Amino acid sequence: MRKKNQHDHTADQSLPKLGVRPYLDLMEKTASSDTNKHSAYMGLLMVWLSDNILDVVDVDLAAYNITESKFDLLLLLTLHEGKELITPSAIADRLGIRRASVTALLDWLEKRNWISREQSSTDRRMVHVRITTEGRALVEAVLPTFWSTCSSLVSELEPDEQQVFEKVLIKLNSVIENRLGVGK
Amino acid sequence: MRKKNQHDHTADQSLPKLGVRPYLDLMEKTASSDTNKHSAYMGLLMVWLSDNILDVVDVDLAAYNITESKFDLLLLLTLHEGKELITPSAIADRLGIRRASVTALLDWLEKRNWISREQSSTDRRMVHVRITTEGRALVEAVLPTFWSTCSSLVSELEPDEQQVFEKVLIKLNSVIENRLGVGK
DNA sequence: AAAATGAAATTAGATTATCTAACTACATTG
DNA sequence: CAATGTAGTTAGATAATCTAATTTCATTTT
Repeated sequence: MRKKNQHDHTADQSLPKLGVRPYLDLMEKTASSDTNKHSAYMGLLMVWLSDNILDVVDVDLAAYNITESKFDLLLLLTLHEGKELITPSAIADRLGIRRASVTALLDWLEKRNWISREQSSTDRRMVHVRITTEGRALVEAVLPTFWSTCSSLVSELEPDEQQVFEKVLIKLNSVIENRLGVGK
Repeated sequence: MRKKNQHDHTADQSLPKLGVRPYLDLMEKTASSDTNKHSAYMGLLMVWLSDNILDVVDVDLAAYNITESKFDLLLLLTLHEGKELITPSAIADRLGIRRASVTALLDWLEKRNWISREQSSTDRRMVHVRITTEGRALVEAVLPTFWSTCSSLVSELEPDEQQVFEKVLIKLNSVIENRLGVGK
């Protein structure tokens, strides 16, 4: 998990903030000659930003005692609700994790009564997973904050920046999803 | 940890890819009225992208049997090398985790001979942490790939997109670092 | 200077999110 | 109907975190 809870009453001595410079110097010395340094720099910024963004989301969800993976799963159930039979295998597939990991997530969610499992009557190996009324209530409680957090992430951008940024996000997402072989 | 190793020989039945639409519909119904929906949509894309970006980095580093957190720590040691006395407390502070967590990371790295600990002679409560020759060799082996991966993240963008994107990244990073109270 | 306070690191024990391998129950197929 | 394969779970592991307690020093206060 990526949890960062901050601050003991610590540390007299502390390390100065480095900023980006030393990373660039290091890159100068260690990047292969066929790597575009300016792109690499932007990539580095993106990695840092990604880390921070997920932290913000975690902090946000923590207030509801749920983590991103689990919330993701509830959202998935919400969105497929009524349309298709949702099994642990299908969930594993979609989330890109193993069935055993899904079992663990479901155990946790079921203990809190946010999902239910029911054996399929047509194929008794399979389990039908559903979000419960309580689960739905949780999702509905979380979503307004979640959307507002999402929105706050980009709210500082100027309209013209937003415009380009949207195109960029869509492009990068599609490139990277192909690369990883995933997709929401 | 965010590890996603993909694919059992699984799942006959599978869930259709949803794409962005159902999320937007849900947002319509569940976002607070003072949330800018278009920004929220972009924020959502950013969260997805962040997830994927960290996965790419993980996959990359996995080849060297090291994870992002641990590599981060080695990088930190590399960049402060010789300049300041690096203690577990200072590391905890910088990484935004507890001292106890740092102890665990250091134990792991020390076992592999990538860092060393030495008691400070001036204040015997403190420990001086240093990257070893082997540690440095590892970092040097990883970095070329790492930079090239960073670069590959944005390489599909057009020059004009890159230009705006860079400004955006810098802005977002600074906004979010203020918000979280962190910084590299 | 002895006692109290506080800081640095570690230890112990917990939780979350993963994994692999093995197992059980069932279904399909040859 | 025996063999093979699939769905889900269990068991046991690792990683990254946490809190609380403990140890060892250093500093401050009386």
